Amino acid sequence: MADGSESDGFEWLGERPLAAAPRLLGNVLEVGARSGRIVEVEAYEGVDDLASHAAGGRTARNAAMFGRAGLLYVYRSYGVHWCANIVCGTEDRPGAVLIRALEPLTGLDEMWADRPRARTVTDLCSGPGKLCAALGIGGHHDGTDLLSAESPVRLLMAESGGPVGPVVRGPRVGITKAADRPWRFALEGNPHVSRPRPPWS
DNA sequence: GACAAGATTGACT
DNA sequence: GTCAATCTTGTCC
Repeated sequence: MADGSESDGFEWLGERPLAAAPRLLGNVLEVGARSGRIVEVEAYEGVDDLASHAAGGRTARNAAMFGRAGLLYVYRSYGVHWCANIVCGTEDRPGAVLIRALEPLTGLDEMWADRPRARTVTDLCSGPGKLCAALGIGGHHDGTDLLSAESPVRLLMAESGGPVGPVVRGPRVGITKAADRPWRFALEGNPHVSRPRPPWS
């Protein structure tokens, strides 16, 4: 990306995760023929955020989080599910934005094939583990450059250039440390958002 | 080498 | 609404 041709429009990924998170809403994540619009995210800062994987310093697992903005950080949750993050910030100040929910756009048939238990379209990608399964994202994608046209996983700019409609904010989900920080963002009223659903205070 | 914790999900009551 | 499944990573001895 030295020429900047692939990152045009995503320069703000170099900002703090808290600033970049709401701007990711509405943009598109693409894996092969499958793609989905990002409708829910959570921001995780670096060493200052106890809930962040980067809080304990750099390890083999979270190395991608300490890379440059625009990389994909994938980790396994509860030994069962994969969760996908988009690395934000700078290498001096690591951080990432967890993708919690997508609105399926293309490749629905392949998503259903990988998530046979999903009952409805809104159940396909309404959770971090679900969307990784639906898109086929796994540990082998850790460290992938989302802004390169060559990558198997790509982040695409929405036609609108960002979120359409109001964005709602609430506390993060499923964590025990720093759980009070309202760093979860979602598109208001979108049926693909994971539980617990808005309205949030 | 052993142990505890975890950014979840799905099945069951 | 409640609870078990599952396994990798990091920490401690």
